[in-house]
Amino acid sequence: MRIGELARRTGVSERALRYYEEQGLLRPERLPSGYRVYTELDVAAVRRVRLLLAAGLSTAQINEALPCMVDEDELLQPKCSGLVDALAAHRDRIEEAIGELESTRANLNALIGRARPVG
Amino acid sequence: MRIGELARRTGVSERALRYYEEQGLLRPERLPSGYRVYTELDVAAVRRVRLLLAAGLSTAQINEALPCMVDEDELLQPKCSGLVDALAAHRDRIEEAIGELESTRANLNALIGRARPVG
DNA sequence: CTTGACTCTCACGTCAACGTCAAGCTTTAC
DNA sequence: GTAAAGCTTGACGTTGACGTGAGAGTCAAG
Repeated sequence: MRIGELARRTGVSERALRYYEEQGLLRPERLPSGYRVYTELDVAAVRRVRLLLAAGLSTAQINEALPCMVDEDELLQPKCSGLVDALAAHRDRIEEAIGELESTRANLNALIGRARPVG
Repeated sequence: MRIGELARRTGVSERALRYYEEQGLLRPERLPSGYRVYTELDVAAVRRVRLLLAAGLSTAQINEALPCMVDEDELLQPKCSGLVDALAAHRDRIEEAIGELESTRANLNALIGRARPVG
């Protein structure tokens, strides 16, 4: 398929898809005309990219992460574990922030008296 | 204390502290000279700001979050719960990313055969 | 009262992840 | 074969969270 269809199927703009290629996250074939040609695999690849972007990774980090997420064997273990660790650290920071907010909310609930259950 | 000391004590640059004020996250007093004067409370406030920034919130979101984290009563409940929800959603996205990476890692471990335990 | 450390307010620079034209090929439809 | 739709490569604009001086006032010490 070409860039327009991939954009529609992934919900990602053409500009973003070209940007991902520029960053080495996608490597589409080219027609003699210069048109980019993508495969079904690229649909999944774009989904992964968006997932990792949403999780807070940079394109550079994703560049290291993507090889880890392809179901092929090439022994790219070591990099992978580092990435999982980094993500886990990120998650921990978020957990901490949530914890502080929740405890403060609990304090407020207590102070206010007729504490609303949760929502 | 003045800005230099607060910067040293929090590990945050003076530029950042002025920026936080510009965004309404800090409201230091001023000396007749114009010098900013901070209190001990501001040390904790800066810590909270950094925590939330690290968790992925924008200064605008933090502006809504900070009132929730002050241990005073003023019934600012409703905003709070929305924020906790937003943070939780963010965390969930990260959990998802971690999950995918971990399962792929497991797959690779299986493929490679002599699977290294965890690290 | 002068030096040096500290602080002030502009104001432009940066980096990432795109948005948004512009100008010009290519492919598809009729 | 021509118009519309789709694609190409630039290249400049944008937003957020600051970095980095510039030029000038202020405060503590000798």
